[in-house]
Amino acid sequence: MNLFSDIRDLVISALDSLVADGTLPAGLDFSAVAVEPPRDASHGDMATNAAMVLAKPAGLQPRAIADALAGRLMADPRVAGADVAGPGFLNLRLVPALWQGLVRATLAAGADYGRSGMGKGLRVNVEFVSANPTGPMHVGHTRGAVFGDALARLLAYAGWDVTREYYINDGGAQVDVLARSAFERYREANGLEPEIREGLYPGDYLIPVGEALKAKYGDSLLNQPESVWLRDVRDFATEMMMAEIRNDLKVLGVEMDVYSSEKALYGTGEIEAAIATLRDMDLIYEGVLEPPKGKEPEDWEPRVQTLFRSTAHGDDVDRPVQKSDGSWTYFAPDIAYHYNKVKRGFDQLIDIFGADHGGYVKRMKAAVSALSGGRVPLDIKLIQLVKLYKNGEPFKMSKRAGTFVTLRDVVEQAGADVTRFVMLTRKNDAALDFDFDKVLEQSKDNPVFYVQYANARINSVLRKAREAGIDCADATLAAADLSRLGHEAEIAMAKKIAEWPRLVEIAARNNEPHRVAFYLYELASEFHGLWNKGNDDGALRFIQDGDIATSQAKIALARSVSVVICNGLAILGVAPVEEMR
RNA sequence: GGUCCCGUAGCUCAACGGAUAGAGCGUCCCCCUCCUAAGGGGAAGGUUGCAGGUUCAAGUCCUGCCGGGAUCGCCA
Repeated sequence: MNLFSDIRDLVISALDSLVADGTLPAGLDFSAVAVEPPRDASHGDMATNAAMVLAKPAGLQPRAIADALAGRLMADPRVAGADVAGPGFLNLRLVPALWQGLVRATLAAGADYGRSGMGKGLRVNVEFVSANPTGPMHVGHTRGAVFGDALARLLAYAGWDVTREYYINDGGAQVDVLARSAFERYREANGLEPEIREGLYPGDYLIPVGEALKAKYGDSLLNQPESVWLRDVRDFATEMMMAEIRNDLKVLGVEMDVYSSEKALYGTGEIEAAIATLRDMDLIYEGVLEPPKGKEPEDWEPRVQTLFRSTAHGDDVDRPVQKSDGSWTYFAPDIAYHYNKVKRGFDQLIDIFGADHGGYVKRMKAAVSALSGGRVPLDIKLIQLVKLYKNGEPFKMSKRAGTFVTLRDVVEQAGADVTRFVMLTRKNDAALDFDFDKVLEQSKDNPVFYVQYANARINSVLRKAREAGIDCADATLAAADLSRLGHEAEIAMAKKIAEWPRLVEIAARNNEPHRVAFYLYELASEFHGLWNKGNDDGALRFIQDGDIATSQAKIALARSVSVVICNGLAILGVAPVEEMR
């Protein structure tokens, strides 16, 4: 049930009838006609821009269209008033029964209230995290993981067929470095002094890997040359790191559908095939790149490289796919991997990158555009940095000083639910401050608490009501006499609830799950306000002594707020609480 | 220098191209014999970095500047 789309349908059919009787010319495009909540409540319940949008193409004054439209809309029993205002807005007032009915519908739909079919079952692949398997996940990865997972949940709720995917970067030089670093820890486990040379990973987290290597190989690798052990140690260490990462994701409440391996692309011919496909399109050539303008590197030398003509698909310069020794650059397997996703039949691709990979966006889009013939859109969301604070003081991360903050650290201190919610209280492309003390604060400037507190209050009402012998089952509440919800503040609450399905669609259309978090804050604010009005006006208290029917109507309203909070939190991957402790 | 992101109240940030740009914090004033005051109401606070353009309508889209960040051929 989406009241806004219902009323938009009504507006469109009214416009159709105006076309039918010749008031409006035929052939108008109604796609820009919108029905939305007005900024100011005094403007009514819903507003439509129809008259302004259609004035020019129809060759009529906005006023004339609005007046005619108002006449048609007034004939509908749901519409109580239709006034032209401002430059041509048509402000609609709707009958109270509509909002009361919405409460009933919310309770009846429960977890499905707000679910949308706008995705039409299209298959979308959301690739996120994709952290290198060379160490534990840190705070930056955490934000990307939370964002990607929430986006996946949002899109699924809005009717897409979603696949969550992790691309394991296990094919490049960095996993060789991992192997050499782990080998030193293996020597350490055998009682030798490790030599953590410059360029190796110094972290303690490799000590258990060294011990596990010893358990498997004893001392048999100690005096062997790298050529003998590199491959095995690399695979072993990578597997252990991935196990760690999978566990970190689990702790955070993130589950992937597919793990794809870069390494697995090598030797299968997939990379060669992808490049060959591009070559057939005349998008691969041998050439020399111009040096970057203005900032020429010291060691710049013109050299012939194998280049992808990404400029043919919107990039600024062509990009190399092969190193001078003939091996692939990191870009080549990425092309093959995205080609693989296209060939698996996805209708849309979404990549979630750290903001430091922003320079990679155009070439990746160019590759997907070329390899899918422009059929598959790729949206890339960049995740900005997380700045850590403790007591308002910046908390510097440093591997050397041992203050490297991992995902595990954050979740252990703040909890998965708080971490997830806070990570979604900023747009993805804005930097995020994460203060270990503030996120646990129980006050209204902490949005997690504020929303949870609203839900706890609602459940408190339900407990009290049940103690008083009032039946609070959803089915009973939905059958209550909701016409008793007549107060302005109660109707305002219902209107906020009515915005939820619309909000889901807006958030999904823009791939912006943070909108859900902000909406929940607004919803909670409306509820806290209503709660406090009960202090001033006893008629607004949810439980009315001696009047079960009225109590049930008011409790139905409160319960429907809780339904929406729970549905919203589910999209964020946060568990609602029923009682504050 | 090229590219991308950001610039909105003193601070931290919202606003699918819609009306008088909204919240929280901070400042000031109010509200608990009553379901959790862990909350609520009100006041003050703005040339949405600057200048043009498109549009019935621009914080939002386009162009050019200014400021901050990221990034820039064999690292992923």
